Amino acid sequence: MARERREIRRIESAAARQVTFSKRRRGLFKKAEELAVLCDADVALVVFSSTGKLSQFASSNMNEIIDKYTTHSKNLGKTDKQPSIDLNMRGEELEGLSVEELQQMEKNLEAGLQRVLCTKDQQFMQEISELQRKVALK
Amino acid sequence: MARERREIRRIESAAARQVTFSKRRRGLFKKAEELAVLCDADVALVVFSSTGKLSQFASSNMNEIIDKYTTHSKNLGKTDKQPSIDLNMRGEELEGLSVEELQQMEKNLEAGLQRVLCTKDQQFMQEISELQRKVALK
DNA sequence: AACTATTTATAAGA
DNA sequence: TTCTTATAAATAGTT
Repeated sequence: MARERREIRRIESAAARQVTFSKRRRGLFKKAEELAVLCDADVALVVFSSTGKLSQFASSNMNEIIDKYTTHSKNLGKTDKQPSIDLNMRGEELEGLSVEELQQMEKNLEAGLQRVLCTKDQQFMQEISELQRKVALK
Repeated sequence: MARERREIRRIESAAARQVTFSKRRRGLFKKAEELAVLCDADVALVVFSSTGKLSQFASSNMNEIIDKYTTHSKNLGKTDKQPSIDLNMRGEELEGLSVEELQQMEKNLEAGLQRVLCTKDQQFMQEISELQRKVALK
């Protein structure tokens, strides 16, 4: 995309390949971050150069995104244990909502997450108490 | 990059965000594939839209790349057992930092929180296992 | 989805 | 690797 158009196939010269890699990698990572920011998307990008060097970008936490990806590609459409909020809602259904409604929804979701974390901890601790009581009775 | 320059921050209008997402996602995936082909690189790209829809590209096998990434970053992450950020820092001390430094710090903190939550769960579960073993010996 | 004025990315050269 | 610059490609706003 410059002085001349370049055909998209493997660059044979190792030196030229390295130069193009540096330039295009930079561009790709910039675009990845821009997409994440502009469109509020979660983006993960992993690149190994032909010499094996790793570069990475993640808009949030790389491991979280990988987990999300793994889960997502396993579950191609199963809904067990319905949460009280319908997480199956799709973008098209959100688009008619006002900013206020979306903010309220965001608050509800955050509150929901907080309840999940609290409840999980409480259940862990309750289970531990119960077990400790049993051990004490030995 | 068009009629007007667009600032790189979250697009508020959901409709406009969706349009830009479609256009830029396409461009990003194209660039990812071009980098892989031209430079013989191994590239994995995972994108979740703000509505949760998954798109992916992998120049070879996605799971292989993820494995390769995981192995690679484990080896690099050995210094990560100590929290790398001084959590005693105060607001006044943050004021001299650039936006880039603050964004990196935000990412580090989010990653740190994730590690704390994971580790906490693991410890809870380990404690429960231990207690269950003791109870079984009664 | 298509158009087009602009901005951005980048190939080649230094 | 970095800078320069001519040109190709991407894309923001419009239709």
